[in-house]
Amino acid sequence: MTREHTHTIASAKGSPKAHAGPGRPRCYDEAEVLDKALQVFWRQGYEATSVDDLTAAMGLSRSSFYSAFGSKHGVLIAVLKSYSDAALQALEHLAEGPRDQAVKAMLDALSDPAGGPRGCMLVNCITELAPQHEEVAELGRHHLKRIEDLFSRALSPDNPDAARDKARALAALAIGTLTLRKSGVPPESISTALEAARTILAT
Amino acid sequence: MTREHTHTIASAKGSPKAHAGPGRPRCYDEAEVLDKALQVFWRQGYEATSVDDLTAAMGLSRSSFYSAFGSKHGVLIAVLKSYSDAALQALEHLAEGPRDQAVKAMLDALSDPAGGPRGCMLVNCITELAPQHEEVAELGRHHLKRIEDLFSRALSPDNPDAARDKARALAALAIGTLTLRKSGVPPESISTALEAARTILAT
DNA sequence: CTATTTTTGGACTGAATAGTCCGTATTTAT
DNA sequence: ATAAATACGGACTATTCAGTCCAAAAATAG
Repeated sequence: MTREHTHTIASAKGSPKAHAGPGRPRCYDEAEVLDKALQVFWRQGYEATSVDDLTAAMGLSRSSFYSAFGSKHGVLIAVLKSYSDAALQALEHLAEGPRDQAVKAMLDALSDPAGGPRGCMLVNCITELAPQHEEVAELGRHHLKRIEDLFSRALSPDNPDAARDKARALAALAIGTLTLRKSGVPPESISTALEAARTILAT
Repeated sequence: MTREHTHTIASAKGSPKAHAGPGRPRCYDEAEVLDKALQVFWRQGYEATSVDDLTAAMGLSRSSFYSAFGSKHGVLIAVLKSYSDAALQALEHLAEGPRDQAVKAMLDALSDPAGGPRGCMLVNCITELAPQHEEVAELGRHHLKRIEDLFSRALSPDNPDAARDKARALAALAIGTLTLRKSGVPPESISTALEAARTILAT
């Protein structure tokens, strides 16, 4: 038994910012390098991205990379968590407005995400990885449930359960538009269709 | 100039069954091995599948594989074309029934495809590859357009263009359910939501 | 300053990758 | 039978892959 996986332990115990004792502090910003990693995964997908791609984009050496995230899979999970948090927070903000506007704003945000033609990072990863990586599936499930809840409450604030089916359909609708977009359907065609469906569905 | 890419030329000229002159005939069925390749790609995704995985599943030696399909990308395209043809043909058949039933049957078939939790092979490939592989994007665009047309004509047989937006929304809806399914949402939750949306959308 | 702890660069490893090549077997045409 | 053409098995190559390791640098605590 030499030394095995010391880094995974280090990165596993929550916030790596907990730093009191002696030792050299890391010379990079965690959120910043995670965003760089996100961009690469988002553009190329998980399997098509090599650790070299990641370290180059993040500006980290291999040892820093493995020390902080443990594995390629580890950095993906970290990226997905931060991405999901940010996306849900933005959606929650949009959901606060008056009913119709809230639904419209949420649909627009979901169907035309910050990633542009790259779609939604989480949906991409669900499609590519969920059947084989339970952790990704779990993250995706939670993310989608939250979106569904937001739609439910926007549609029917006093009795969200009554709008469950419609909310789920709206979520599916928005997610489906991402595939249209990726295959090259022009964005304006998508928004008119989305708007038509919304006026019918969000009664 | 030694010998370069003789195989791609061979496979490029349409049906490789055109075989008149001398020479040993291939000892495998093309449709059969393509289906084996489909299963592997469908389960694992494109990048996660190695040529060894493919040849093992297809029962071909490396040289037969490259002689027939030219590259990993080549066999993917062949698989996608045959998959798209078969799926569209099945959908066309479903679209022939009376309006409401046709829409319902098509939605059900799209949202619960033969692949089960693996979703739709074409949608998977669009998500994973379309932004980087124009040929896959083109195939996906065509496939989705055909689906949209089928919905349009089912909704409004005499003036399909009038139902364009609704048709596109229905297609997006069905495709979106695949992501829900992949992340683990139970199928019955999906079908009730789909049914609710259909009764509202397919007036 | 000294001791201690941590980060960092970069070399290294063994396995896996996509694709090539060649000798041989197998079939058809003459 | 013989020649021409194709399919096949499997070894081979050069590259890339994810992950490991170590020595040196850097920063803090006392």
